[in-house]
Amino acid sequence: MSSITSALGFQLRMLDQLVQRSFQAHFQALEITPTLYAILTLIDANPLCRQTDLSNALKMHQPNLVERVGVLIDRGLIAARADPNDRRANALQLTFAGTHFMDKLNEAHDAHIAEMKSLLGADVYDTLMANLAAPAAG
Amino acid sequence: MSSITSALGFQLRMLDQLVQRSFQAHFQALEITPTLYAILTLIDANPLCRQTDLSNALKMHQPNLVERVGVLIDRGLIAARADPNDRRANALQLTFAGTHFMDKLNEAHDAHIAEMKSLLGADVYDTLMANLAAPAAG
DNA sequence: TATTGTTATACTCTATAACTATA
DNA sequence: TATAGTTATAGAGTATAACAATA
Repeated sequence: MSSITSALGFQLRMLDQLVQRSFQAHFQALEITPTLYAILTLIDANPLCRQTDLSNALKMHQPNLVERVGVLIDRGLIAARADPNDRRANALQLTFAGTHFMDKLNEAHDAHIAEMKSLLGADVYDTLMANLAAPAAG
Repeated sequence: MSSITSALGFQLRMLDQLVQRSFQAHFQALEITPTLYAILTLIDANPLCRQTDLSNALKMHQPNLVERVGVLIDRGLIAARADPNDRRANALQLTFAGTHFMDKLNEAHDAHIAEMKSLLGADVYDTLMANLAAPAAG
């Protein structure tokens, strides 16, 4: 049976599954998915950001983001308070527990990236990162 | 707001969305999704193949494939008959209508690939295909 | 009038267990 | 006993409409 080697979309999803399996292996003990990690990382780098900022950066729809942010609030990793300049907005920041949790997340992320470089080869990994960055930005 | 440029998985999904939007633009008039196109292409290249062969090649779970194959049978594009050598198996082949339909699909696919090369640049497209092939195969 | 966040909802993809009929 | 196909179902991820509070 011949394969679908000519299909870019198919290849992308195959590699994405490889990445996701590695991510899950390194983060499942922390009960963190790629989306939750991305949200926490962005809040860490952008304290008091709004949910609209997050949905733009992650290209997620607001209703889906609301649910994920709710999970992180329920787990005590982030807190929301009304932005004094715009009372419609939730200003988000890490809690103390969330800040400490980031250390474990960053360790897990380093191990995940190391595994990806090992699986793909560092040269392939770097080439992919360089060539994916431009189209993903546009 | 900083972005998640360092996350391979995020970049892969952004590009995958770009590919899927282009695919949909070229195939929506034919009411064909990437998975349906892949199934038809594989049956065309491998007449009388079994559903197990397809599920392996597409890395799809059998129950999900059954539903997609059913759609193509209902639309009269493929036909299933019991394999005389193994009556458990469905031998799949294109119908006459399906064979003619492949011409339209291949035209749409050519246009889709041309658009992707235009969007990404032919050099980036070729580099991605070359570097995605190895990990996706493993 | 437009925007932030929210609720409810629906559609697709992916995943697993259990069944049937054949081998 | 193992395999091919099927049924039912559950879980993610993604999508849109409509609403309340605020700008």
